[in-house]
Amino acid sequence: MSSTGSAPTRSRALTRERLVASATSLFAGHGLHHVTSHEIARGAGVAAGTFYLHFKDKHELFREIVFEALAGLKERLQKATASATDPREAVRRRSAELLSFAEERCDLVRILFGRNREAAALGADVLDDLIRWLEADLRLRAGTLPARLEPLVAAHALVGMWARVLTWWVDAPRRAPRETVLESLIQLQLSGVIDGP
Amino acid sequence: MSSTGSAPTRSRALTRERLVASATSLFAGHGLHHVTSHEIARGAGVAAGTFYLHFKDKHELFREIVFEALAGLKERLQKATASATDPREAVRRRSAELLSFAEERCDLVRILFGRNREAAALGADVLDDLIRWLEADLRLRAGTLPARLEPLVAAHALVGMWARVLTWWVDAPRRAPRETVLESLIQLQLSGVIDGP
Amino acid sequence: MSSTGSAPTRSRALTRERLVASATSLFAGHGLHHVTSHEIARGAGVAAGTFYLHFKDKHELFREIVFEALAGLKERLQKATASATDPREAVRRRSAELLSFAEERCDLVRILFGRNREAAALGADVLDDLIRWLEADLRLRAGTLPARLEPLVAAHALVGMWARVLTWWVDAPRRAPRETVLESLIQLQLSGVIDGP
Amino acid sequence: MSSTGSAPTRSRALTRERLVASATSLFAGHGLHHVTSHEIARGAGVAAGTFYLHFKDKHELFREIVFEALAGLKERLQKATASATDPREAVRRRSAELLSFAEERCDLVRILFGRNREAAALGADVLDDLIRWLEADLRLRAGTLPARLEPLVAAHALVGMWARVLTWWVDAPRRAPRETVLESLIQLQLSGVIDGP
DNA sequence: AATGAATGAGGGTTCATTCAT
DNA sequence: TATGAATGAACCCTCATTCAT
Repeated sequence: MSSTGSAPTRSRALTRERLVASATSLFAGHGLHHVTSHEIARGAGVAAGTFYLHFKDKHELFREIVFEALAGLKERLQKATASATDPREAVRRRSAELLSFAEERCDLVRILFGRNREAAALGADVLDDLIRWLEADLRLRAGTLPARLEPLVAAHALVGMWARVLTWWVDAPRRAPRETVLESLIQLQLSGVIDGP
Repeated sequence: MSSTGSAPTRSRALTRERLVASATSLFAGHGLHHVTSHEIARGAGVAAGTFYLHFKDKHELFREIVFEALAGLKERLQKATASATDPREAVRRRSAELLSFAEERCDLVRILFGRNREAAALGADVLDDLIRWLEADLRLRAGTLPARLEPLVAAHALVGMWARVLTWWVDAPRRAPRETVLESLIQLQLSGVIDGP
Repeated sequence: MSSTGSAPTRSRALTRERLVASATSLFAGHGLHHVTSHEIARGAGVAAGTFYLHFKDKHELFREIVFEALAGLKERLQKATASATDPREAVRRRSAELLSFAEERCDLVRILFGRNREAAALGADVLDDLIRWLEADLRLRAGTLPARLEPLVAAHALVGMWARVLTWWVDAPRRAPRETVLESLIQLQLSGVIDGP
Repeated sequence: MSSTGSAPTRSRALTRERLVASATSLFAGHGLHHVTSHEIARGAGVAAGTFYLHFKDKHELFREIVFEALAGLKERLQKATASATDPREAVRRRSAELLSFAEERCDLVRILFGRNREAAALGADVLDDLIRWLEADLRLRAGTLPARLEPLVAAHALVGMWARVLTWWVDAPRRAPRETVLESLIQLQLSGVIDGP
């Protein structure tokens, strides 16, 4: 991104990226409203006023980070499940992809789902986007869903489940090995909490 | 409660209750940090300074509301599932109880699980309590759990699922009839998202 | 004082004395403006409102303590020096009396002269009273004063000297034995800081 | 001072100086705790928040003023007495320097020694510094001190004397001509309050 | 484009004082 | 007379945002 365009354009883009990176790290650590625009600027190595040359305000930047993170996650999930014809296989791949995302971007997990989930304070809940995508996916495979399972409710439930488990896991990955978390997530989705028919 | 003790004691307790009620409603609507101690006092019909005769600060009151709500919810769930011997029956009753709680106390649902879930900002995550209770319950029925389902992960997943579904539902109960939500929740817990063995 | 009058009068006087005692101790320890009327009341074992049944406000009580302390000190000094015909003897007795006062009432020393000498904030400086008394005393012995020593200046200087030395001494009496302090005070007054004529 | 560096640096230093000047004047007139940070800012012609860009809080600024004033006074006294070999001459020069200081900086006299001498509320007594310097000076001339005069006590006594006399004098310089005050101060230090051997 | 000093509204909190009981 | 809950003005301090350089 910062490698195209004229020199001033490149420099501007670079500053912007630094601000985004600084903000992402700070938001993940302390939550939207415990982070000041001065701190973000300092973290990016620029002056306080520079922040406002790139973003209207703190919330706009937060929004941008959240929506970009969501779009990235959605794309990863899409790619991971695209080629799965068997619904069970889709569940497995989706779960694995979620854990990979968590391993690679624990900062984004914290921002999207975490503790101080102020992400939700951006008007309509930001997760709605992810949920609607999942709902659509579930409806596509409607024939494979249990009879009394409403896809919209299921989508909310699954995203809630993911959010909670990922947040908990990135908070202290040592608490459980990836394999355990993955198997449990899959198990829950494939057969619920009760063993046997 | 406020009907015992001397006149000033009664009056004091009454004011406290008014403050708690005012705060509960405001927190549910706008979240911890968008509510000021002045607003809480005004909502309770008392002067700003009165707030501090009853609570050290806004956070202490928030904590109190959250922990009391959690304790109440836990007790309801406990009672609802205590006499269920069949694990499937326990799941059904628990789910029904959750929806009843949501119908009766949508304000508490919003505070505990909702949008601006700043409840989490109170040091350790407040839901841990609920999760540990659920984990213990699941371990009691360990024999009935699927083999590869770790109870701790399951507890987090279920609470996450509840949180998300209840928040969504209380936000606009018309979106889905209680029956639909209940059946979907039960279905998910009993057999996951895939139909058939 | 509290032993005369009818029962309710006695009780009222007792409460008043308790408030004075509590305030004296607190003022000595923390200074006028770091002590609240609630603290004084609590220290006296009465309710907050009771304070205002006995004193118009915190400052009035402070004033009362200060002026009573000053009057007491003046009286002690007067008595101690009354019978001294030799001016040197008067200096010696006065100094000794000051140290006795400090030993007995370090709380009053702190209030009158000490650290947070807010005593001074009561309109005209409260020490003026003491100073004028000393000035008068010096003028009486005018014949014995050095020629170029203006009694008014001398009175200020001596009271300043006492204030500082007593404050320092009561703050940590172990720093110097009474004898040393006394001799030094006397020496200074009798012959200044230079040895010999 | 404010004439070097870049434009913003100059401006910053200027604002700081204005705040210090405003605060010095206000503290001298009303005492630390009757002056608000808003008043200081207003007096400096800046907005309330600006105060906190330059000082952590009111007390830090007060400290700074007090310690700078003390350092300045100490240096003046040092310089004034450095070349005096005769101890009597040292006393004379020191006293004259004190009165000059009072004439030039009555605001600082009021802050350091005056009415609302809250300077003392800054942890250890601020005058300790001055006293220790004087004590050291007295010990250097130990041979010239009266036998029974402990230097530490003398240092406290002299500083107390200065404090009181200067405060009184700057409060209304008309009460006594400089010459009278100076002669009295010198007389007291050279031969005490009693005439003759 | 970048700087960083300045702004000022707004929230948190204290506490002297009042007043119904 | 005593109580203690309540009042509300006043202060401290932060921080999102602006703007002259």
